[in-house]
Amino acid sequence: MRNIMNITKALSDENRVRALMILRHGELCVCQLIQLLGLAPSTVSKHMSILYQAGLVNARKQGRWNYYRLADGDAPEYVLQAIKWVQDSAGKDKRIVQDAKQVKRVCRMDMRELCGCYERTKPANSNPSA
Amino acid sequence: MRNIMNITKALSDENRVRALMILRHGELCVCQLIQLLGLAPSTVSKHMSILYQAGLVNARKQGRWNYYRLADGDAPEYVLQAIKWVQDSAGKDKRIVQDAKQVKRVCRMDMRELCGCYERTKPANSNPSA
DNA sequence: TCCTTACTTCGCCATATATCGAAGCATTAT
DNA sequence: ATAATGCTTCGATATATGGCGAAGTAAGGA
Repeated sequence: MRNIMNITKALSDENRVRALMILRHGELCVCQLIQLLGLAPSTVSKHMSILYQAGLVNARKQGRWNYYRLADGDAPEYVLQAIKWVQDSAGKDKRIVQDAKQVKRVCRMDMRELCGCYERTKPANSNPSA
Repeated sequence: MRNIMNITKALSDENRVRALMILRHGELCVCQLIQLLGLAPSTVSKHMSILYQAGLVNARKQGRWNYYRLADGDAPEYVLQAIKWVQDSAGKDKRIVQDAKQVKRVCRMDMRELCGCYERTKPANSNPSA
């Protein structure tokens, strides 16, 4: 029951459903998902963590980047069926289709340009003028 | 999207999943669901309303009783698939199986016995001793 | 070594949700 | 007609959730 509820709770937020459908198009790193969802990094991170806990996505760390992708074929049947249901039910939704277009655009973008979402308020004065 | 989110939100509560699975065994009135779920009448009413809004159950009013049942075969495909997924995924869960046994017991109960859940704090003194 | 980068975790806030009891609304029983 | 019954709606409350920014962490680059 826990497993099933993890899935239904994960799918009960629209942005998480969007994220899941975005990942149909292939593996993406978090900064790409941030761009696509239009949410704060911390928010996206939380969402992906919830999808991961539910088993709906797999994660892979490579260097500085965390990549997420849809659960593979070796995931439990109820996970695969859940993904299939979302795909069949929401796949043609306006928002989802719109996201799909954006995925292609984002995948063409340079990583340096993409990850501007992490511009940090610098320590301001770690030695103002020596 | 709205339709899909209504379903995932409806299924994101464990008691609503229980209610849905309980209704596999046939049409039940609200007072029977109250017994089975062990929740306050108002709470059960709210849950059933949410399942109804999502299209997962149908409702029928007969006399004083409101009967709920699983959505029929003429419901949209995404609704039927959602129910099928819950059935396949949670059907063998301990809690769900336990509920299933209780359904049989409750169906054998007399309605008068059953609906004791509505014992009302009487107006107390609507003409104390005349 | 120290900074930058990509991401996560933490702390906070606003909103949403689950729950209950009281009150309201039909319908049936007396 | 009046009361009781089955259920829903309302109002209140406690908890859960989604969101953000700040701070923390781990890896790479200067």
